[in-house]
Amino acid sequence: MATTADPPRRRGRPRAGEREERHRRVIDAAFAELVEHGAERVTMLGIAERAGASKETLYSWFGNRLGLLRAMIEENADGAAARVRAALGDDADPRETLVGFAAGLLTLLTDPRSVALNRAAMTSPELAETLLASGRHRVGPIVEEYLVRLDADGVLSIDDPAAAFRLLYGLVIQDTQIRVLLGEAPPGPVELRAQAERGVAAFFRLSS
Amino acid sequence: MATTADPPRRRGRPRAGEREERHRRVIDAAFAELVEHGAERVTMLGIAERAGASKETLYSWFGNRLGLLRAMIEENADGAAARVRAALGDDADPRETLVGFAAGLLTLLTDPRSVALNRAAMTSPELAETLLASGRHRVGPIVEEYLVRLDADGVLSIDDPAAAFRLLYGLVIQDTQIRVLLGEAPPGPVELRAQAERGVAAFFRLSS
DNA sequence: TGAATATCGTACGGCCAGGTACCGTTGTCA
DNA sequence: TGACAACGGTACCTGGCCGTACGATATTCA
Repeated sequence: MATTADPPRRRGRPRAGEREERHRRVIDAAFAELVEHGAERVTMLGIAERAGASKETLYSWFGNRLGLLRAMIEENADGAAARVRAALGDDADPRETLVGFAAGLLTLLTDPRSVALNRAAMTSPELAETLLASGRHRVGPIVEEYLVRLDADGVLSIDDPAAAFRLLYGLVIQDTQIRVLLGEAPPGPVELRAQAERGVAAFFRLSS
Repeated sequence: MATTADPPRRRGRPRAGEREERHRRVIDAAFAELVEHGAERVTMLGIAERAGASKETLYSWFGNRLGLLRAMIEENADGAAARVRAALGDDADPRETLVGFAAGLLTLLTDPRSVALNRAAMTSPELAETLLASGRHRVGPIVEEYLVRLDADGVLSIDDPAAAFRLLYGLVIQDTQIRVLLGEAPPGPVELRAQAERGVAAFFRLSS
């Protein structure tokens, strides 16, 4: 049931740099438990056993359950922000760039980890705040900045960058995120790509 | 703390027709608890006390916790479907009709009761299934049928009614539902109306 | 008026998870 | 090699809620 073959459970003082790896093992185990059982049924003991760690270690590292979940959110958000930045970084054809971003966004929002975290956040104001702060409120500005650049370059006509981002989101995501959050199967890669292309095409038609 | 002034807690055999009223009292109390405390912290005892009923009555009526939550979902869905049907029923100007529907949808999806129910459904596959079946899967066809009528009348050009509904949803709702689910304040009536009008306008531009 | 009925109130069992404490063990570093 | 640091394992306490049982009570109906 463990994610990888059981490594020997180590004890004693860790080697330098080993701590980060053990940290990651715990986070990974926590994600696995979260995706499998849902936030409500995730238990500290379950995570500890899956990670080959002890409960007390988890508490010493993360303080409490909320701290662990927060760490998971930030871990996830870091990756997401990096990917968004990368997708919008290259100076290829704007349309293609946006489609790539849109497909990435769809992938992200239907990814089991993100889905599980979003579900968890819905049941806890503290988690929701963390999720908004470290996720949405960080990714939004990156995209808006890119849209402003497209406006400056005359590619698109953007009045309100924030509104434009929300429009793009609506056109690309539609009700997909909600449906997946409610348990429907996420779109496959082909449908996902098509949805991204349709959304971006409509966005261009509306923003010219 | 009770929603209304405490009525005398009645006992004994109920008068004919009184049962429905008591039923509604319990459902209302359950909604109040759900909105206040969130699904995770809703307790059967809390609901019972708020409704001026006993726990055993709740269990005898709804079987268990899940049954009560399911009853709440269906109660909410009934009202929603009726409102959607009404909004799309009159044969006024299609654009105005759609704006009315869009505003109603926004209102519905940001209504505290719906929000709380959606949050609850995210933590329980059984509830999610009930929510999709009695809500989304019932409202969708009504709207699609209306869109088909607009296509037949030559008002719009609709190829795929289901896709058209999802597009309309995306244009009107954008990320509003997710944001509210995550705890942000819902848009006020003015912003809500504007959002509905913008969404429908874009929908017309894209579907002509 | 008497019987049946629906409900209240309360108490109880069972379960399970969060968080804490303690000790033994293992590895590292000087 | 010895002290020290970090961790695993276990046991424990606490609290809360679900679901059930049972007697008491009030109300309707015949």
